Formats: sequence, C-alpha cells, structure tokens
Amino acid sequence: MRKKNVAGQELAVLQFISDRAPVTVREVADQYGVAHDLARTTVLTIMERLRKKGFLTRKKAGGLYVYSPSLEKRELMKDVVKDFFEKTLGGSLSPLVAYLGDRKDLRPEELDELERLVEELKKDAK
Amino acid sequence: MRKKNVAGQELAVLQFISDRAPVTVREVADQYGVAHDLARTTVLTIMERLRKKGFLTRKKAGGLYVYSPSLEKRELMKDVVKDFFEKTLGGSLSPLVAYLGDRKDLRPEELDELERLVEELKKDAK
DNA sequence: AACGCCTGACTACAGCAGTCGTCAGTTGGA
DNA sequence: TCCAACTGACGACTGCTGTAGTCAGGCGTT
Repeated sequence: MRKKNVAGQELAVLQFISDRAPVTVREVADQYGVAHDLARTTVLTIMERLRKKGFLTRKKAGGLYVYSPSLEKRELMKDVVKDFFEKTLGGSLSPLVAYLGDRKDLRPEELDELERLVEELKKDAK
Repeated sequence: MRKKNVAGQELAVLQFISDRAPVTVREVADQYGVAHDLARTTVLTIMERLRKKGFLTRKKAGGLYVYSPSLEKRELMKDVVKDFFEKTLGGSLSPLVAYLGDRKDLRPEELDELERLVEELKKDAK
C-alpha cells in the first residue's frame, strides 16, 4: 500500500489524540465526539481506521485499549504540510507568500518565529 | 451551496487551465490528459465538474467551448492555502515553520521573497 | 445465576472524487 | 451528399470518507 496521508475529520481526530495521548475511545468520544456531535461508534470507527493506516497504536490497559499516535504531533504536522506543499503547490512558495501577505492577524511571536526561521535558512544557504 | 474548495486531480487540472486559458477540452486532454494518462472523457468530466462548482466558465467560440478560470491563478492558490491553514492547521504557523526548516532546497529568490514578506508583515504590525 | 452496561468488531450506506465507456449531434472533407 | 472524426452530455463503477446501527462478549451488581 502506498503512503497515504490522512485528512479531514480523521486528521482532526488524530490531532486531538496527539494532544492528549494516551487516551481511550471513551475519552475521545466524550470530548471530541460530543463537541463535534459524533456518536461513540463513529469515533471508534475513525480511530480504528487511523490504526489500520498506521497512525495510531494501542495497547490494552486494565481491560480497555488506550491509543497513542505513532508519530509525535510535530512530525505528523510537518509531514502534512510537506504533503500539501509538494502535492498541491508543486513545491512553490508563492501561494504561501500571497496568503501570508493577506493575514493581518499574526501574533508578534509568530512573526518572530518566522523571522528567525528565515535568518536560519539564509545562514544555511550560504 | 456552501463554499467547497477543490483538491487533488481537479485542482491540478484547474491550475493547468489557469496557466493556459482560454483552452478547449481537446487541448487539455492532449496535453495534461496525455501526460497524466487520462482519457479525453475523463478530462471533460473533470472540467465540467469544475464548471458546475463555479471554478471555470466557458463560452462558445467557433463551434466549441473554450474554458477559462473564474479566478486568477494567484487568487485561487491563495484561497487554497487559506483553506488549508484554517481547516487543517487551525491557523497555526508552527507546522509550516517545522516544514520549512526541513527544506534545504529553497532557492535564494524564494528566501528573499520570504524575507521581504516578513519585513513587510512586521512593518504592518507596528 | 441473571441483568444491564460498556467495549470493540463488524456491517451498512450515502456522498464525492476519479475514471471511463457510450451515445447522439455536428461538421469538414472526399 | 454521406461518412468518419470530433464534441459534449450522461451514466456507471470503484474506492474512500463520514456517519452510525447492531451485535457478541466481559464484568459488576443484585
């Protein structure tokens, strides 16, 4: 099977779990599920699909399964962005620049982060 | 109808068309279609779907239809990026930074573009 | 032991994307 | 004039995603 990136609802659940791992299906259903108006069985199905795709692992603990992500959230998100840039934008940064130029709501911390990044990249380039 | 962003193959075709508009189905099929090993009818179906979704317009010219994008490519791409950031990343820039930090292949022009952008944003922020 | 509740597995179904075949109408060229 | 080639419309099928119902087994309480 080829490497397939998750998206949509599945990714949202995966992110939720990444922030709270390890969790049980019940916990995800009661929090994420209720907030998004999903039945417990739906959450279970999503989580099982994520597990089959290799994004989640689980182990039995005290009778039930507790799930954890296979990748750190940071890594996961990086892969998601990578996939988006390569597949959708063809590696080009221009659309990103156009978008950021439109965002007037960036917090100073984020700007600083970006600035540091650019400096870093320029240093590496030399 | 709610605003739904295109993705995948459909978006790829839309981008192709944006770069060459106005075009006929035949032209897209002969170029993009052949390159991606798609039957003419497949290309036609994709283009018609894009038209139904409002991303393409067409008009009859000399017996056949010629298609053009409803939005400039720059705008289209900006919207795509916006959608991705809002829906998938929840507006956070960190995953982007993590990704860019990993890219060692950025061309100097792109770096400069990024740098200018950051400066611009910081100026606006003040 | 019997009951009810929780858990996880399985099944189902609708919607959409991706792909293509077929068909009927049009038109340029022999 | 008549056919072959081309065009656009439509229908069909597959796979994946989102959603949920049902069911069997385990466990605690009565």
